[in-house]
Order: sequence, then C-alpha cells, then structure tokens
Amino acid sequence: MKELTIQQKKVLQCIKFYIKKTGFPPTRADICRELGFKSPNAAESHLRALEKKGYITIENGASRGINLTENTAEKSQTIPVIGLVAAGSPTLADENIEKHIPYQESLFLSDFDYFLRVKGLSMKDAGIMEDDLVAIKKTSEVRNGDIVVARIDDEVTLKYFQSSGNQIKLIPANDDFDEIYISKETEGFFIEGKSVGLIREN
Amino acid sequence: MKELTIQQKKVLQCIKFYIKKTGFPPTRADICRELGFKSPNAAESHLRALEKKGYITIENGASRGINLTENTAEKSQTIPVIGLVAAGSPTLADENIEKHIPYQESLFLSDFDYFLRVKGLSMKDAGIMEDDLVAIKKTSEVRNGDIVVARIDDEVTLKYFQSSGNQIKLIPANDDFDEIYISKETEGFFIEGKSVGLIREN
DNA sequence: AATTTTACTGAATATATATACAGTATAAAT
DNA sequence: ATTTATACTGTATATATATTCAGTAAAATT
Repeated sequence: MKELTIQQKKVLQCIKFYIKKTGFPPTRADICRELGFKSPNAAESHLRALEKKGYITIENGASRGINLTENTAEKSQTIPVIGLVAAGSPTLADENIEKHIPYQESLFLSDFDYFLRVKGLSMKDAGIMEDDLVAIKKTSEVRNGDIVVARIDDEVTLKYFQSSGNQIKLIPANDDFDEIYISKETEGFFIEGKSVGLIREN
Repeated sequence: MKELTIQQKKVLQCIKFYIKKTGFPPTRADICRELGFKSPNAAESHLRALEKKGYITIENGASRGINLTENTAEKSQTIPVIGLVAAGSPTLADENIEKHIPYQESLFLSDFDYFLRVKGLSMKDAGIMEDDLVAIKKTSEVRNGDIVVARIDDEVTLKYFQSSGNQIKLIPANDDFDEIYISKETEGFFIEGKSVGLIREN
C-alpha cells in the first residue's frame, strides 16, 4: 500500500479516533474542527487522497460515508493460550488450549498464532518469567538468537536458538539450566515456532 | 436492561449489520429501505425507543449519529504509551505520549491507565527489560512488593516498593543499581501508580 | 376503562453535509 | 522544465438527513 504523508496520517488517525469516540465517522467539518483546518475542502481533498491510496473508501453522496479499509481498521479477534507442559506439544488442539484472550492485530510488530503459558524460569535472564504469555509465530524459519519453541519428542521448551553447521544449540537464559546440543536430523526434534512478543498479566 | 420488542430487535440488528457492511451507521431512510418501512418516522420512533431503553445513544442533529452502547457492541479502545524519560513525569499530556495502541479491556486482570516504555535495566531480575511496555494503573495505594512508578522531583523510576513506618525503600531488581531510601513527607516525592501487566513487542 | 406503548403512513422543513469551484503556494515527480 | 501531488483558505449550493407535526390502529399496561 502506498505511503501516507504526515498530514494524511493525521487525518486517518483523526478518523479512527472519531469513530472510536462517537461510533460513527466524522464529517468534513468535524475533521476541520479536530485538526484546525478552516476550509472543509482541506478535509475533502485529504479524504480523496486517502481513498486514492486505498486506506479508506468513500460512499459518494452519503453523509459521514467514510469506511476504513480492512488493512486500515484493526480487527479484534481472540487467540488461544496454550499451556507449556513438560510432556505434550503446543498444538492448537482443543485439549491444550487454556483459554482464549482478545487481542488486536497490531498489538505486536509481527503477527502470531498463539500464546504460550511459560512454566519454570529457564529463560529468566531474557525477562521471561513464570506464567508469562509468550506470543508464538508458527514457523521453522528461525535465526540464531531467536527465542524458539523447540520440541524434542514429547518435551517442549522455550530456548535461545543457535545453529552452526549440522548442530543446533538450545541455550537457556538462566545459569541453573544446561544447554542442549542436538543434531538437525535427530528423530522427534522440531522447531515449532518463535517468540515475537510477550504479555504479563499480573 | 429493558427487554426489546421483536421489531426493536430487528431495527437494532439492522443497525449493527449496516455498520458492519458499510462502516458507518444508517440514516432513518436507510433503515426504512432495509426493513420495508414507508415513513422515516417509523425508523425515528424505533430509534428513540432503543435510545430510551439504553441500547443506543443518538447525537441530536448529527447525521447517522447513532452509537451502539457498550453493552450492545463491545468496543475496542486505544491506550497511550508514555516514554519513561529521566526528566519529566509520565503524565497524559500530549507531548509525553509516544503513540496509542489498541487494546481490549480484558487483556490484563486489572484495568490500567497507560503503558510506560521502560528505559534501562534496573528491573531486569523482575523480567522487565529495556523497551518493554509496563501497564500502569494510576493510584497512590500501593503495597509492599508492588512494582511502582515513583517520581522524585523530575525523575521517574520503576522500582519495587517497600515501606516501613515513615520510610520508603525503592528497590531495583538488578544488583548493579542502588536502593533508594526516602521519607514519605519528602518534597517532590510521589507514587504515580503501579504495574499491573507487561507487553513486550519484539 | 383509560392510558401508554408499539407500530406505522404521509407530508413538511430547517439544517447538516458533501461537494464543486476559484484561488494561493510549496514540494515532489516526470 | 513541466506536470502532478500536497496542503490549504474561502464561498457557494444542491441535497442528504434529522426531526417535527398530524394521523390511524392495535397491543400492552395501569
């Protein structure tokens, strides 16, 4: 999608805020009032620019006929929370789902698939504490230094990822825990995904 | 909340559907078209009934000025993110607001007023890292062990709170930092609020 | 039995609103 | 170098829209 100018961003923010506040979109005059414009045509032309760039649609002739595009409006959804149990993989199967919590798409910088409820303190020095919810993006494409969800047979752990050649090192962020060395081809070894965010509910 | 008649339910559903479809509320004429009424006053009086029963609010004089009540539509809101700068208190003044992020009411167990962007590692051992967003509830009622936002003159810090008698101890969660001892009556000392949650965006 | 609420039609109207037109000026793209 | 996009002010206007008033009629409430 085409980039917006600073003023266009302001107008778009203004529309979002107005809808949140009132429940319906602003008129040209409302936008002028909010942003200090003195002519309704200032708002009009910004709206047409936003329309042209695909951020909104405008129903011609309708009052307040502004509609935020799907990309523009943050949709609220629910996302599952999965318990990190010693035996049992974090799948999206019903029996593993602790609960669903609401979230906004743009909460984190990257999108993600589920929350993992952390047990234990093996990633303490990375600021990941017991009962934290780690946002996990399901992917096997991980890079050195990523915090990953690794499965070894039925055991699931959250660790730093470090690979060199054929060997993978899973490094805890806590001196009380040991590093795990494993070969890429090991039967039952699998990278479930990586951490892209965290929520602490206390 | 007072019960709705079948027709009133139809009108309410019509409004919800129209908003979902178009992004903005219907006019009286729109409702008539959708439900087959021949007079705009049919819609008008239904709207006033819905308003009277608390399902919607109507902004008088505004076109499409229909707003679904909180009970009627669960709205998502935005909450400000405030930078924790060495000099300058975390107020909700515009100049301190980094950005707004969307959130759902039930994201954390407690409600809160703003997010504080963490600078430095003074609370590292509590799992609070640089650039984390700490959810702050504005209150001066804090208990020993709470993580609080304390202001001393223009300096704002995030620390564990510990009080005994008239003396307050502000304890970092990092051995590299020193504890702060202060009297309750100290001029310029103030508890801004306490941490009730955390978000890490990486 | 009397009153209020619901559920409309139909007509009228003040005003809220989108939108076009005429300008000015600067920045960006071709 | 010329065109296009950005970023407005200011005026004007057709029409989209809320809203009031006058009725009719059945159902629910008091």
